[in-house]
Amino acid sequence: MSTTFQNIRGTFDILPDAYTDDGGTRIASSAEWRHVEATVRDVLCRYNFEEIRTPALEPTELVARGVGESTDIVQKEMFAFERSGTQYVLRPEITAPVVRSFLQHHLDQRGGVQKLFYLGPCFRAEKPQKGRYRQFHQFGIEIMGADKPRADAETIAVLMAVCDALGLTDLKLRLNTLGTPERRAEYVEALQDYLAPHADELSETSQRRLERNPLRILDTKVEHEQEILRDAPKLMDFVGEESLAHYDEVKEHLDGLRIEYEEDPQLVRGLDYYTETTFELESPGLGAQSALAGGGRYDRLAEVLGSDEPFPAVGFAAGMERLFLALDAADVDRPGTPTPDVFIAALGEEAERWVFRTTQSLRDAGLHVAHDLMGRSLKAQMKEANRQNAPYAMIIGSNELEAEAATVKEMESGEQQEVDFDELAEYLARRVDGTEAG
RNA sequence: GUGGGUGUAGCUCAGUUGGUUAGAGCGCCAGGUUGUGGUCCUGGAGGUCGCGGGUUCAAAUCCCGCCACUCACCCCA
Repeated sequence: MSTTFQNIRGTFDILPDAYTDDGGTRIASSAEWRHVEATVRDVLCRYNFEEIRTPALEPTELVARGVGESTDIVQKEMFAFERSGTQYVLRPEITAPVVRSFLQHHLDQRGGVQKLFYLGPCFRAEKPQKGRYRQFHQFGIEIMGADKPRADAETIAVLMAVCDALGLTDLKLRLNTLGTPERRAEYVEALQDYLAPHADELSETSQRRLERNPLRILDTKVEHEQEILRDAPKLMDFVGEESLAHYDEVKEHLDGLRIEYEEDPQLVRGLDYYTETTFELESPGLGAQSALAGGGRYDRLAEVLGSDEPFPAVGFAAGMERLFLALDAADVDRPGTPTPDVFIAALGEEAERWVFRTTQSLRDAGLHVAHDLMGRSLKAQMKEANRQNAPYAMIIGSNELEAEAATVKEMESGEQQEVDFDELAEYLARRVDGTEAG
């Protein structure tokens, strides 16, 4: 259409106003993003989590090891490149980076359990579609150093609390346990043995997974594969007693908090690092991308990343874009762009200079002030004040300069009055406070 | 990687069996008001009709190719 540049495919601009992209998806305004981010931070802080910020760029090896060589993410979705002999990757998720940072900075030495949260962009080179982008935004938590089932339950509880604070209801929580890696390995072997005779009945991808990542076959949506799986060995039968006890206690805590969930033995998360408890939060009716968040326990990740000692850990990651989809579907009210308290219109060069200085001092006094920078007509400036939804407009011309009193107009009623220059800040502050009470 | 859909103004879209100068609404700018917004009236700016080729006296419209965007499968947040 035009010859100017366009944003990279699979990314999107967040503008002052919400808009609809070419696929009909509503892209929320920057004010809505700020509101959601603020709500997320607020709830997480109330649950006593502390923020951690790590770079978008990480060593490729960290992601390969942390997320797992067999995963789709590492196999085909990394934005990775080499520069001067160093292998870089734009992080596809933030758990491995957080654990890296935790180990690098010996955060365990701060004492006790570390409850961390993050919020930021991630990158995956997938084919974009509704609710799925190449640059997307995740927030999440990691509880480092706690192996008690209460940590699992708190992870889920804080996730639900964030959704609740945002106004999301009708969510579905699915829960499962994967047991220990050792027992899981036994199970994988049994599953392979069971499936091997059926290999030629399986789809191409499932055949490939049979070798590399057999657990993922459990997710299949192919009907005859599901039939084959019906008589397959069950993961639950391989999960050890300790794991089952842990799982039971997690459920007990959730019951105690009145958090509803649905057990789903088929729930196998796509990332290699999960052990024991796993869960996924869904917003039904969102279509293809209904998963808002996923998480679970990953007690072995620290060691996979080179730690000499184990750090039991549990956390979740949630997708901001998915959250917005759910908010749209639920028609939840969100704030609009902040509007100026007052628009100051100037008539003539002398007034412009006075307005420019006064704007500054009113802003110093804490007011949100707008003014004209184009030298436009009074009519145009009033129109601008109206467009910006300023509750008050102030008019400064030669009359006002001479009288040393401003004409202040209340936009809604259209009423005007004169206010002495030295009382302006106080007058406006008082009026604005009154209107903002609601 | 595999399928489907869509490309006309800033936005939403119309454009007849191909027909000469490509339109509407909204938005934007200006005037009606030599110092006053929202409503109303008038005017204006803004388009390589995604790109390239072909058919034709004539293409936004028909044909071919390409590109972009998008939805879905897979998988994930």
